Amino acid sequence: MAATSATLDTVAALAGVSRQTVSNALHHPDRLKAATRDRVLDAVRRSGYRPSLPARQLATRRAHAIAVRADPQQDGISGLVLDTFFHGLAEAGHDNGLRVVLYPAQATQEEEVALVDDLLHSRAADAVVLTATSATDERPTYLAATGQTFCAFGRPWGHADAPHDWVDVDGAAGTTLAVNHALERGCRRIAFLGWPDDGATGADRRRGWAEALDAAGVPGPRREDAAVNFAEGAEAAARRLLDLPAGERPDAIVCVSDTLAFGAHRAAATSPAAGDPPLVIGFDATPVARALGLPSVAQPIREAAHACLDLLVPRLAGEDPPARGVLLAPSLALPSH
Amino acid sequence: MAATSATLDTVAALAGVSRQTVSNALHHPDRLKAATRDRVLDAVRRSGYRPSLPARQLATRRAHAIAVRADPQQDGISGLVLDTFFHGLAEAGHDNGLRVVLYPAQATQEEEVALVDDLLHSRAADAVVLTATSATDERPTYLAATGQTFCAFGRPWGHADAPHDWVDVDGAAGTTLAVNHALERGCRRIAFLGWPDDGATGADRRRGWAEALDAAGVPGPRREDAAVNFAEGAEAAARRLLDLPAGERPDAIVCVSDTLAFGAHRAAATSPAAGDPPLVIGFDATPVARALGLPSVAQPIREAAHACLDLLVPRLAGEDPPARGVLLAPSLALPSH
DNA sequence: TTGTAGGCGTTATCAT
DNA sequence: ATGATAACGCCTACAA
Repeated sequence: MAATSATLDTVAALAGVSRQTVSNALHHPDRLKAATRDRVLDAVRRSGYRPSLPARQLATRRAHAIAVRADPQQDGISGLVLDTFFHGLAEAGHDNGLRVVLYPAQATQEEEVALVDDLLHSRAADAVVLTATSATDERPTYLAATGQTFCAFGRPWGHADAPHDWVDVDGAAGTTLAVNHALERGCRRIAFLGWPDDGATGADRRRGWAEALDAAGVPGPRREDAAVNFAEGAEAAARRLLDLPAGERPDAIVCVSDTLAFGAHRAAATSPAAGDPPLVIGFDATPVARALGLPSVAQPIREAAHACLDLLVPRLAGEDPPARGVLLAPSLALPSH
Repeated sequence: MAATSATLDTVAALAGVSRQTVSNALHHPDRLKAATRDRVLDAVRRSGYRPSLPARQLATRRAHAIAVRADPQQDGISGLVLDTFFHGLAEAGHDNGLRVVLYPAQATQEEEVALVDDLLHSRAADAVVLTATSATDERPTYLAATGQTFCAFGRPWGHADAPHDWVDVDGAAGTTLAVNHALERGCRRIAFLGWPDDGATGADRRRGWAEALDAAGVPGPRREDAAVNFAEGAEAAARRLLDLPAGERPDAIVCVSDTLAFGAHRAAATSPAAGDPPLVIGFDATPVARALGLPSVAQPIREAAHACLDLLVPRLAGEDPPARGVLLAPSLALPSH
């Protein structure tokens, strides 16, 4: 009801106690006589008192917030569904008394590192969550070197020397799921459609495909091709696979992304079918895969966000988290009909 | 270089001035003699000084932050692409010295309103950006009633009595674009596939379709059907339209969402074609429409985010923004090939 | 069990 | 052109 917001002093005056008693009533109720506590809490209610976050931050020297980058990416057909990750962070953060602040992606890594540095040093945030880390990423190196608190969504691929907290999804396990699904459906010639560059993520997913075939003891030549994340290129690459002689023509194509799966799906639909059309399996379970009715490997994004906080919360409390890194298992999203 | 972060006092000692002079050097450079100012600024550099955000917040009684809701929505096939909106807010916010804090969506509107209330009163944020407002939305009413600063992405459909700042995209203009595109492509029987409930957004988009046909003076009966945002239902509804007698069969279907467009696309592909397949046009320019090669109305999400800040920034400065509401024009995203 | 004192780092006001 | 002083609202000692 107060036009100007109530402070500890307001409440103290209202309850006829000192402001420290009010503070105790809120944070250490057991230290007060029940009668006083109730009287104080009642005054809190009536005054509409809300603790001032800035004041608390100043006194505790903690922002009680974590920062995460807002990516300008438009290409929702592939890659992280950041919406979900953001919500997971906000949710898990809220449960732990941490707010989530967004910072805009910068043009260069140097600028981004400078911005993060600023957020941390100005105590706008206590820690950072990095997304989409890669081997050529300088951000983890820098943050680790300067002793900042952070957690990466993505393994420290090329940085065994600078270990840090991380959360990732087991890509190889995902493609293994895909291969096993294809095998159960009776497929025998299971091809792989990957990315041309041998980045760590792509290599990991490819490995899951190869190992699953090894484990199943599937004979015959293994076919694979590659394309960048662009539907037309993927369609052409898939067509190369499908144009193989009848005995070698794949009856399933495991794809490294839904974008490639989309291209493969188009190729499969227009290829002169020798028998059943091949089974196309995507990666990321985006709306595109769902719309096309393709199976696709689903990453547990929400769980990843929660896992990040499971690492950061102890870290911020000065303790060591239970593990340095968390590897989450994906699942296979099957079409609904 | 300092292990413990530098404060105004640190810098002041280093430069041999008082801390107030340091503050002035940073915020009111004109009040200082050039020599002193340079000396101070140099000390700032050397000490690696970063202003403490909490301290500034406490002193200025402003959070220098805005809050926005993180939605758990999984259904990326339709609706806002929140990633883009978030990035736009973070970007525009950064340019205006405002951080963006995310709050998790709550189960009920009451809980959400309580949470927002908390953020604002605890000075974790100075204002809120509401997304996905509707006529049955109590959030604007409450926030306006309690005099909070906020901006809604979505018109105050049913709340002419409680005006507030808003930004929206002109849905009718979008479907008009779609109809005109169909006309240019030679279509004459342009149907509409909408939502069954007559919510304001859906009605607005339907109006654009009807008015464009009026303006063009297109003769003949107008066909329309409706379905909820679910591909199968949309497919059935589209099939009802396509099963009309040859002379009445639509040669174009303007859809209220990409989800419905997806269903219509499937229906068009499997319907016994009497001549060319109908032109299907979607709404929202999601990756699904792009993947299917459908034209789709694109909302200027990034611009909308910037527009929100154009309203909020003056409002937070105590001034009136140039306008109460901003209505942005969509564009038509054509398939790339 | 309760109250007092001091500090967190900044900005605003008013002297000098 | 500078500097001293007093908030801002909370928290953590330590006293009473």
